[in-house]
Amino acid sequence: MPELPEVQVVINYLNKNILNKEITHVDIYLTKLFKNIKPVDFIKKVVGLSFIEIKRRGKYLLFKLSNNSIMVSHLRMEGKYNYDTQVDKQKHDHVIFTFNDHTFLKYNDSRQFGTINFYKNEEIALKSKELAKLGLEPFSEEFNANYLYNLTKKSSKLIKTFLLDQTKVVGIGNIYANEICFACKIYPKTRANLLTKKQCELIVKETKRILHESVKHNGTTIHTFSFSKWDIGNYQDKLKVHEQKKCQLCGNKIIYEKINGRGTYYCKHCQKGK
DNA sequence: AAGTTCCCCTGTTAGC
DNA sequence: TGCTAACAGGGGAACT
Repeated sequence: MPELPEVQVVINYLNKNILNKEITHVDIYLTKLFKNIKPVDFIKKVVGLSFIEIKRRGKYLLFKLSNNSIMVSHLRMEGKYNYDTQVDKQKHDHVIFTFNDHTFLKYNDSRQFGTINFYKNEEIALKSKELAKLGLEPFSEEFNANYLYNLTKKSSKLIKTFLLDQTKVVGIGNIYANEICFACKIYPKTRANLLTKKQCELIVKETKRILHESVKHNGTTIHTFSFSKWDIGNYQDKLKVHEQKKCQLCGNKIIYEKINGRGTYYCKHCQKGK
C-alpha cells in the first residue's frame, strides 16, 4: 500500500544510494512486470547507463537514466526497492540491477502486482496512458479549494472513493483517504457533490498536512509494507482512524465497513453527514 | 458517460 | 493440528 508519502520516502532512499553508478548487468526473474517492453530489450536499453535522478509522479516512480530515457515503476501493493551490497537473491526478488561498484538494486514484490514501463524520454513518459490521466499533485498550489470544489460538484461518487481517484488528485490511497475523512470530520459516504466549499477547503488543507506529516515520519509501515528491507517508517503510530478500535476524540467504537470494495474506518459520532 | 465490480497475486488469518 | 476459504488492495478492464 505505498501511497504518496511512502513513495516519496522510497525516492529519497534511492536518490541517496544509487545515483551515477553504471548498470553493468540486469537479471529479470518475473517477465510480466514489464508492460510495454520485452525484458530482453529492457536489459539492452539500460546496461551501460546509470540512474541520474529519481522522482515521483503520483505513486509512480520515475527513474531517469543517463541518456534521458525513463523507467517508470509502480509498486502497487507490495513492491519494494532494496539497495544491497550482497547479490543473494531473496524470495520475490524479481529484478536485480548490478552496479559497477558491485552493489545491487533489487525489486522485490511478493504479490507481483507492480509494473515497470520504459520510455524514450520524460516528455513521452508523461504523455503515456498511465501518466497522462493523472490529476494534480496534492502539494501543488493548483490543488486548492476552488479546484476541488469544481470537481466534487460534478461527481456523485462517495467522498472516500473520490479521494482515491487518481485522475482528480494523485497519491492518496486507502489509508490516507480514511485519515483525511476523519481529520475533516466528514462521513466517508457523503456524496462528493454535497460537499460545501468550506469542506473542500478543509480537505485540501488536511490532505497537505497529513501527507507532509507522514513523509516527515518516513511513511506508514503497515502489514508487510516497509520502504526498504533496511528501514521502516513510523507514521502508523500517528494514525487516528485507520485500523483503530476506538475514536481518539470521543472514545466511541470505530466503524469498519467496505466502501466500494475498500476497507473503511470511521467514527459515526465525529464524522457526521449522509 | 460515469460509476461500479471484477481481476490480477500470495501471505496471513479466520474458521472448521 | 491442519486444512481450506476469505481477505487485503491499486489500477485497469469489463461491466452496468
